[in-house]
Amino acid sequence: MHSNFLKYFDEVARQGSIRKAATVLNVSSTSVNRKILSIEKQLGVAVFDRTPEGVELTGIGSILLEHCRKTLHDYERTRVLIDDLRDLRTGHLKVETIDSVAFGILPQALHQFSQTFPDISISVTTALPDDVMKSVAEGSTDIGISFLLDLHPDVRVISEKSAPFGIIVRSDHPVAERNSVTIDDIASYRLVRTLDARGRNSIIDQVVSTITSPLSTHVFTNALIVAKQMILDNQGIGLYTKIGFIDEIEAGSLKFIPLVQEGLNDMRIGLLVSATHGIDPAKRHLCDVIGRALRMMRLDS
Amino acid sequence: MHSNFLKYFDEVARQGSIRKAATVLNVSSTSVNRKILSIEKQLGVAVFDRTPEGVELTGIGSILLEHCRKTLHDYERTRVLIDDLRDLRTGHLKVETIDSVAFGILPQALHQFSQTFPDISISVTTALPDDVMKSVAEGSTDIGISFLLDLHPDVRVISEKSAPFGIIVRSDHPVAERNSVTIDDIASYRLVRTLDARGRNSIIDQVVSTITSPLSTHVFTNALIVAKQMILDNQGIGLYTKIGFIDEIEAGSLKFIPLVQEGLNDMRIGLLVSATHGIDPAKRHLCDVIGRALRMMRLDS
DNA sequence: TGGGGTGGTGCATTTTTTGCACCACTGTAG
DNA sequence: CTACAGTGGTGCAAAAAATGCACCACCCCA
Repeated sequence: MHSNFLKYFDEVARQGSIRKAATVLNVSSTSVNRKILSIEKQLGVAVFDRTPEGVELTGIGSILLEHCRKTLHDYERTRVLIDDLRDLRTGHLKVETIDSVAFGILPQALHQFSQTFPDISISVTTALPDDVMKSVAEGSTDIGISFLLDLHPDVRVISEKSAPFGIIVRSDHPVAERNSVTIDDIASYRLVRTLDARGRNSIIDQVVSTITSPLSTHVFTNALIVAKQMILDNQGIGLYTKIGFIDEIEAGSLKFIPLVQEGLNDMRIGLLVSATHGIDPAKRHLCDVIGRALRMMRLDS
Repeated sequence: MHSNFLKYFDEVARQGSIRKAATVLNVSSTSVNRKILSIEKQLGVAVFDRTPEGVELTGIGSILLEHCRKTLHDYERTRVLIDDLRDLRTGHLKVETIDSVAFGILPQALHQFSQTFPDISISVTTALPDDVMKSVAEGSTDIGISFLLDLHPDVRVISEKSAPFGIIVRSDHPVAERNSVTIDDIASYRLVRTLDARGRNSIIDQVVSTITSPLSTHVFTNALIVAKQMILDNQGIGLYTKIGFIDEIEAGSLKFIPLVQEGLNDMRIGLLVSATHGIDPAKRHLCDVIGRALRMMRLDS
């Protein structure tokens, strides 16, 4: 697959001698020597200084070596991944997430994943932040996506992303043109909020217990998709992170305005796995894919 | 240098057809086809699904493709760097820095640089943050390292690093065991401070103009190395970022305790170049090397 | 049903790689 | 001063790999 020059070059640099390297590599020194000469001719510059005792890297040589080692190393990793995939291609993964993430980002990530592991089925359920944390901790869920509030000791955070809260409003709303708002600024507007089925408080109340102004809530719902419709219908404004509304914001129908409020603007979303259970290749890859999708987003403005 | 499989594979994936790719690559389809078959045999798994219209990547194929593209891209970059180096290998670079950076991190970075550009001489001078900024702006210095206080419009920040201020004390000092301190906590201890030769105020006074408690200074010096000796001699405690004391802290003779003080714990150190002057390969590389060394450091605890 | 598209293959040719034997050079031990 | 054991570099011939032509089997679509 890769030219054997990579290995040759690496070994010569390691040994400081063409002949010694050739011995280690089980080939004739002629072959190694000529490969190096050929590359030097190709580059138009020496990669080794010749000394009576052998060879030593030039400055340019070490740059090239860095590239070669990086390539070899990356190939090694890729190769292992492929080998694992070849053998291990069936199974099932459970993902539990806060509902906002289930829109936009997750479908895209799952699509990418299922191209690599077409025979691994995936289940996605939405839950409240604490419940996500709990089911990951007890091992009933493979991968969790949740706010990083109270970290459970049995949970490991694979990757995290800052996701400040802000106001979600229609583009023609009076506050849509502002760069930031405070809780006080929005006190006069009606709020659309999501609560879970059992009617417990939302994450916002957990963080901001003593709110300056009482917020008047107009619509309660247990599904983000309903909240979204309500906001689009001008039934009120939302108090969320940007992540569940990416599509509408990009399309221009909704706007996100950062909120200046201690505790809500340094919120973080994390990718969670059990600290006590192992990570097989498929799980690893799903984490990679979701993590990458998370990192790609701009959630702060 | 690299096997042509990389290009073949990349192009076939791009075109979705072996024959089309072969045309683009100016080789026979036989050759391309056989290379791919050979790799698939080597990996023991298909990288393309064959359809009546051509080929399309399998999951494993896209993983391999990612590796190949990464390799090709990195090679391209390496190649450009080498070509530049071959031609342009003499010259001089001026570096101006705040004194704390001149210890530990800079020597190491310069050593690495001079291995790549052995014939480029470097001068390093230390100066106050504002002076560094000024000489970079007016072009008399190629690369500056300084606190990011008042950004000059002609200065470009190549990379930056959070460097909060804290207390530097001997390991056996009373406050050495604390996790953090406030200005008030240290008001009773004598301070060792650095001032420039002309006796102007240090950076600390610029930021914290209204200090809660007047700090009693015991030793003034214009060289950080003197301050370091004074602290080691128990003549007082220091108020600095961690960066100039890395060696002693790792050796255990000094300790760094973060300071809780608005304006001083969100200080940032930046790598500065002129926004109006060009960046040649050597300068680029020196920036890379210093920037990498900067990022490697843990300055917050 | 035929024509144009696809990937795959047997065979001959060309190109590249490899290894042996040998050269030129250097530092060192006798 | 010489002999020797290292080093990298090279001419030549054998071995191996890559390439291209001509052709096959297959599929889709007019």
